[in-house]
Amino acid sequence: MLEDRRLAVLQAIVSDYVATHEPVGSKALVDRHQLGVSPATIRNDMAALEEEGYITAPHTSAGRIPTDLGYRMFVDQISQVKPLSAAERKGIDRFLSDAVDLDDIMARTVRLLAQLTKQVAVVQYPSLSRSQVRRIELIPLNEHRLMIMLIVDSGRVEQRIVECSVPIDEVLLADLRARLSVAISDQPFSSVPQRIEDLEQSFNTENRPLVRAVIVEILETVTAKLDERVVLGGASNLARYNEDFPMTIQPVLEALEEQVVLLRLLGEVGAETKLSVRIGHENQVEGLTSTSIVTSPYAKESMTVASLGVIGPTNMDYVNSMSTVQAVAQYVSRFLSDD
Amino acid sequence: MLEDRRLAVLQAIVSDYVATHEPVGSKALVDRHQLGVSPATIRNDMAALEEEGYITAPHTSAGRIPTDLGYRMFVDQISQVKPLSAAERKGIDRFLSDAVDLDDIMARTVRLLAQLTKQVAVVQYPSLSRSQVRRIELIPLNEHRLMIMLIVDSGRVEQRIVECSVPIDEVLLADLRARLSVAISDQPFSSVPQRIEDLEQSFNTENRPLVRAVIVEILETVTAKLDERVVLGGASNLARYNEDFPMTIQPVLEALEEQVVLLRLLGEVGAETKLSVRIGHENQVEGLTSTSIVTSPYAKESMTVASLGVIGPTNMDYVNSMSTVQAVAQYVSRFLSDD
DNA sequence: GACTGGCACTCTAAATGCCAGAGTGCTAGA
DNA sequence: TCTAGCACTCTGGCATTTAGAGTGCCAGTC
Repeated sequence: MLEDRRLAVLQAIVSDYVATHEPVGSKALVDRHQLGVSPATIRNDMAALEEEGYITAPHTSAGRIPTDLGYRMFVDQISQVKPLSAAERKGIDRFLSDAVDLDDIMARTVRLLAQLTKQVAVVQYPSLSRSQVRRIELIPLNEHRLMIMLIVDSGRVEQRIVECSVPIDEVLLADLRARLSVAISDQPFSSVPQRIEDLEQSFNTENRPLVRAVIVEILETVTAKLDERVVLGGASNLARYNEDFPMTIQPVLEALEEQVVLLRLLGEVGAETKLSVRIGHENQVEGLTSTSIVTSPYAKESMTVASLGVIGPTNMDYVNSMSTVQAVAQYVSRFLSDD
Repeated sequence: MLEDRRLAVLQAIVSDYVATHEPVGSKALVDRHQLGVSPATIRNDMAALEEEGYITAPHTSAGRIPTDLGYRMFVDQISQVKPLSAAERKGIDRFLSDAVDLDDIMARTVRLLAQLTKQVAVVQYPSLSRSQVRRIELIPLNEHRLMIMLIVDSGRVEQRIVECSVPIDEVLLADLRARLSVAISDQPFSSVPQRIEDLEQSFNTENRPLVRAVIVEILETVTAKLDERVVLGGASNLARYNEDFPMTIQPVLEALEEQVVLLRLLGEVGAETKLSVRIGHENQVEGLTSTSIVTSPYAKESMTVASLGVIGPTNMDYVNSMSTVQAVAQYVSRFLSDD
């Protein structure tokens, strides 16, 4: 009973603080919520909650604000995320269905997330490491230059250019393409290295330089983690929170410009299959310790291929962010799979 | 003589203000510059300059700050941009030469600009409208789906996917590809529409739906201005100027997120062949009236293909920004042309 | 006629002191 | 176990003061 009320108090504090962004006091709490007890009682509960580390007081005579731990408790309590309204779902659907290609889907998704959550949105391109090669093309651009094109099942297209000193022989090229195609078509990226490593041997010595060059480029493309792409949107929403957040937004912006950092944020959660929330110090990335990150993986044909999510201040509206991220992830998954 | 000194005073004011970001007074001016006259004299000049609209006083007892007009005069006076140091040039060279493909060049360029100028950088992808088609490929992905791939001389690759109700016939496809190739290879984008509009007629009625679908997609790709791409970087530099710039950075961030706006900024200057500076209200884009924009076109093989530049507060370091933008544009041009 | 030194004047930014209000912790009582 | 009341603390806002920076103008000098 007592435990129950304490929890209710914590939830009330979090939701009030998230709404107003101002420390919330015992009186305001009983006014706005039906707790059925007096402010004084609440104060006792608050003292206990503070003792346990769920809330803290900026100074003696201010209200309380939740700590990272408090937020954590709050989100853990949200067992079931509230579903979006029909109108919202329809909006998402309409917005995404106009997309013409993968780039467009990604761009639209990030805008959508940013708009709906009024937060910074991040969307990772379908990961190559979890994709399959659908097709490979070798396109001669001129006598000494060749474009390798890997078409990936997720819709991504990776290109690389190879220079070669000797003029390119069309017949050789066709042969090489055919063998590469047999070797790696419809195979997962992760298996590509073994599948092509010995290919060079089956060609004449004179042709090997070209073959080797092509293979090297393919290997690079396949293994380069760097190539994992991320799109970012809604950075202006950071400025919106400037008032309550006198803390500099510069480190946050800086962190967000580092692809590597973003990938880590999205990637760490990759293994998990569910909506994930990391709060304040829970994520160790420098510069983002006072932000929270809500992410969800999305899938193509039931295979998780990458993640998307939003980043905002720890006092964000978790309920809305979580439900939106989840819904958008579902819609993107559906779109990729239909497609 | 008198005119000469006034100009010197204006230049001194601008450069001091750019350095300190604080209103500059007559005394500080004679201290920091060898003007050879007393503060009182400077005061007279300043009064005249204010009368003419080049500078203004925030309030009675502050120093003066340049107006947009003052900056304009200052910039126009810089006939010759100062060349970068050897170390800087080498840095640019090294940084760009590691690029593996066009995407990479663009990404590196934007980072470079942002780093060197400590400002927000914008780089436009080589414009399709000024490019030539180098090659076209039609790649069947499965029975009912076809990928069109336009390889552009600038290194860009545009892809579109076409769905078709009837199974795709390989022979037809090869034929179509061959004819398309003849029609548009090595032709400028702008001429593509006329060149393929009648192509449909030369096919059997039964095959026309597919042919038409392909042609429609190509036309869309070629004409869609939307497809002009822009990359942005260094947004965190905006926050750096937050102090002197208590004005909200939100509208600026918002404007910068609109591709259309960015394209307009870069595009308007497209016709010009030189370094361009637009100051404060000179650019009419809402939200950017207190920022200045330094842009330069860059070229591939002496053909202007797109623009790049930086955006910052009107009190930016024009000398540095201008020389950096110019140098980077030159290097990018060289890289694209060598390549 | 152009420049300079001096002086009175104006305005801001920072420092100070003060007060009201919000919120707490604690204690005694229901 | 909850509540009411009270003394206490701290912040934020407001008015006041003050130092300093900078100006405009005028009379005098080269």
